[in-house]
Amino acid sequence: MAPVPPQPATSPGECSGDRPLRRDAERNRQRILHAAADVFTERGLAATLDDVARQAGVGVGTVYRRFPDKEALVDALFGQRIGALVALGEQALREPDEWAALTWFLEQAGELLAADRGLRQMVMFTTYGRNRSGEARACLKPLITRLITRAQAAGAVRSDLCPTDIPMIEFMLASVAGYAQHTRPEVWRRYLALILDGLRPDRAGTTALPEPALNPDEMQAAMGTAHLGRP
Amino acid sequence: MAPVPPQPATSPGECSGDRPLRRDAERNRQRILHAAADVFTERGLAATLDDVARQAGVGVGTVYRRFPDKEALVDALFGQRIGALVALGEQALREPDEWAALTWFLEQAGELLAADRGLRQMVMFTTYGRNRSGEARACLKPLITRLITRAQAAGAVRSDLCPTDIPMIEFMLASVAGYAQHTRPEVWRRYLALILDGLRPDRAGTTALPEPALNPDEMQAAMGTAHLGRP
Amino acid sequence: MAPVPPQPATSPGECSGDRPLRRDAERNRQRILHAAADVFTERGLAATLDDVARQAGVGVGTVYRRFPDKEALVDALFGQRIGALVALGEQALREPDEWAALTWFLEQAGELLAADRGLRQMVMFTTYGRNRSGEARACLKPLITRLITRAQAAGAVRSDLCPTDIPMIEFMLASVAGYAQHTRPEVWRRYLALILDGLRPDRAGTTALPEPALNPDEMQAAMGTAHLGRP
Amino acid sequence: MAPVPPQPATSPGECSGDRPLRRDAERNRQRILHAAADVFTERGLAATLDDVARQAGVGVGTVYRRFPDKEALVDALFGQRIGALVALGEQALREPDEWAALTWFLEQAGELLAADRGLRQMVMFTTYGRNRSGEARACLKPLITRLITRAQAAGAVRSDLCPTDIPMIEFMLASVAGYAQHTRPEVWRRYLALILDGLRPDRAGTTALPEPALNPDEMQAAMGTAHLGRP
DNA sequence: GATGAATGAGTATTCATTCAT
DNA sequence: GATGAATGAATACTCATTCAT
Repeated sequence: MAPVPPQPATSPGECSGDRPLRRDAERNRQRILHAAADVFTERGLAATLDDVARQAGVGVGTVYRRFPDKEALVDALFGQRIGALVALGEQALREPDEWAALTWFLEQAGELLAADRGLRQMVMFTTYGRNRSGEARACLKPLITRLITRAQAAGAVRSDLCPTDIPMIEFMLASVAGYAQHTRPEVWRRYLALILDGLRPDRAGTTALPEPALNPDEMQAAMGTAHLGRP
Repeated sequence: MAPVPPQPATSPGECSGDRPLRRDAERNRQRILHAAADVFTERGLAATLDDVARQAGVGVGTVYRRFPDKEALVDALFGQRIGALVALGEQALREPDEWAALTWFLEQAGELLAADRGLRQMVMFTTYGRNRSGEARACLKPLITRLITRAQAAGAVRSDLCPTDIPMIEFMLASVAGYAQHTRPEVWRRYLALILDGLRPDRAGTTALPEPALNPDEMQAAMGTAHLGRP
Repeated sequence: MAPVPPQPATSPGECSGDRPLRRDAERNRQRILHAAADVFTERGLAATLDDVARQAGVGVGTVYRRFPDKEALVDALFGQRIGALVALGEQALREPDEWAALTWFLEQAGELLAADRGLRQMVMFTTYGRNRSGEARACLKPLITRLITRAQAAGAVRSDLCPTDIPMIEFMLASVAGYAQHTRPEVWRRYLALILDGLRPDRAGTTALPEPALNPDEMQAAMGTAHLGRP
Repeated sequence: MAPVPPQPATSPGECSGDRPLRRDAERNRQRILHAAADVFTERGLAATLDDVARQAGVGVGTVYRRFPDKEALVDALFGQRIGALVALGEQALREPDEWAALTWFLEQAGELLAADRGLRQMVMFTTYGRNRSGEARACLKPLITRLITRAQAAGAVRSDLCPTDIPMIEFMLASVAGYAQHTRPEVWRRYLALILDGLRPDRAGTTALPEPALNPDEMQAAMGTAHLGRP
């Protein structure tokens, strides 16, 4: 399967339609987004908006003109990354082997998370990230559902696996990746493998999952309430 | 197996022996620790030491007299909780069924984490928590090792599972628990079950783990470098 | 000899050239510097930056935007005053009588110190004042050297007097001026006169100085280590 | 001339008579005074009373029982040192050469100051030191007066030198000693020599001193108002 | 529109002094 | 009397956000 650029052409809304910004305004928007990606990747979400502005080569004021506040910027960034996941999902669905498709997707998403500290924090805490670009997520959900259903139909995956389990698994990998980022940045693959073994289709020794997965509404709610510390 | 109180006999120094504080000082120390547990559980580690002091009904100065800085307080709290885990581990080892012992331990530890947001943060980031009560941890490690070796000897667990995998699994559960704390606080059990299925002994469909587990030194190092965002 | 304004043309960088600040920023910078001069003159270096800000009629943040920390502000102030000394030194060199030139310079410098408690503290302690505007100092040194060499060549001053003796003498006068600031603010002139008598050229009754003067490196080092009390 | 121990048996008041403390209380008082001397010498007056107490091997409470507040402790210490000066003065008066007596005294006093950072601060600032042990000073004054009068009668010293000039000269030396304490701790001797040359009896080239010396009342007042920074 | 200057509430920490044990 | 625990006002510095230029 061909490699995929980390952030493919993910303009504001790929599914929906936003009225476009003036040419230069859009250029600034992108500069800020790139700068934010760099800065947050390196220093985490605690990085200052002044840092982002400096990296982008614009004034803070400009950042605030483009994004109402820090959370909005984080949201936008998150949306971009979800966009990348969407691309990944689409690519995965072109893989004929259903199990391989699923694992490839999980692995690619893991790599995305492992490489980006800011993204890990976005994914793991909702301090920042008010609405979390529900839009982009809306594009992603059906892809994941298809990935799973297909694999279940093929008997490649346990039948009680649900779509929302996928982001949850990514959360878990993100936590591992963050923890070992400076000591063994690849160790998250070990735990992905462990979890994949747990995803294998029902057989002797497979236990029924004691709790239902989050339904989409709960998932949405969880994303809006999880937070790290700041009130 | 009998239930266990969340924080069993966890006097100032778990394994070691400290010279006792004056009666009233010790009382205040406990008040502060309890207050910190409350406050951190509710608002996370970002809570102020002034908050802790207010909650404890003492002045900030008193907190600083007892704990040289915020990290030290967090450490002490963490030590307490590790103490609870030690007790859990000991109790687990009294269970004759090797698999049940391991799962029971993982579940209990998960409950501890699920109930305490501050603890989750302590476990997941090492920004705060300098040495992380190495002492108490030292008590815990052999217990976990025994739990695993025993289960492997009985053929109840995959043979490539390593001791450091256990805390890593807990990290993952903690991340899930945190994420869903307000929507479905128990959903972490679903992922524990999934992972447990992945821990089952080698059989058809079990994949070799692609990365070795952290060795104890790496684990130690990871604990010292993981962080959330503050520079 | 004509009187001299206390702080002559002392724009942001004395000898060097900094890119200019925005109009309003520069205005505020000056306000802060003036406020700092007032506050430090009155209450000494122990005054709070909040005090300075209040006096300047700006927020603390503004002070911190202009000067990275308290030391930097003190440095800037110190640089300004050294700038005044430079002007004094240049003026002194225009005086044909070599002895008069030297004494006039010492006296003017003494007046500067006598009038400004904050400056006395800056001069006497290096707790605050990291680099002490080495730049402006660098401008001052050759002037002092010339003043002395000239006077020595004319036989107006003892031949073992060294350039670093001049700041030391000022330190001593500053200590006197501070001590008597509220009772007899002019009494430092008495001790200047005493010292000047000691500077007179070699004659019967002049003793060889038992210790060499600090060389420039030692002077530099002394400025970096002298301190008042804070660790 | 024989050397002199730095702090000779200088119990609370040598001239006056205080009602004695209980034996053990007096012992504690001395322990505290010694500890304070050590601590202040090393870290300056900014040292904590807790530090002093720890060094003395007593609780802070005990320090406060013996000395109403930090200033009082500093005062007492200052009194002790003045006591040492008194001893020095008495010894100096036994020297038949009037000029040698004076210089020896100034040099000894300089050594005392050079060796003790805390003392320098006490002498140079009156932040701490409310009454400055007027008592012990009262003992010192006549000695200094005698030293000077004698030397003037012998024509060894300029006739306009006054008793209060002596402490002022010491202040100046203290400032130098403090400044160079880590780079050239002995350089103050250079400036003492310079000043001594200025003290030599009237001759060609001696200027009349432009300001009268402080009179004793002014001296007293200066001691009570000079201060460093804390309001 | 863009800029970056200004703002000020918020945080961890210290230390002289008081007071319960 | 001695001890050391408790107190809390004070201080330097940060950063998200607003607004004048």
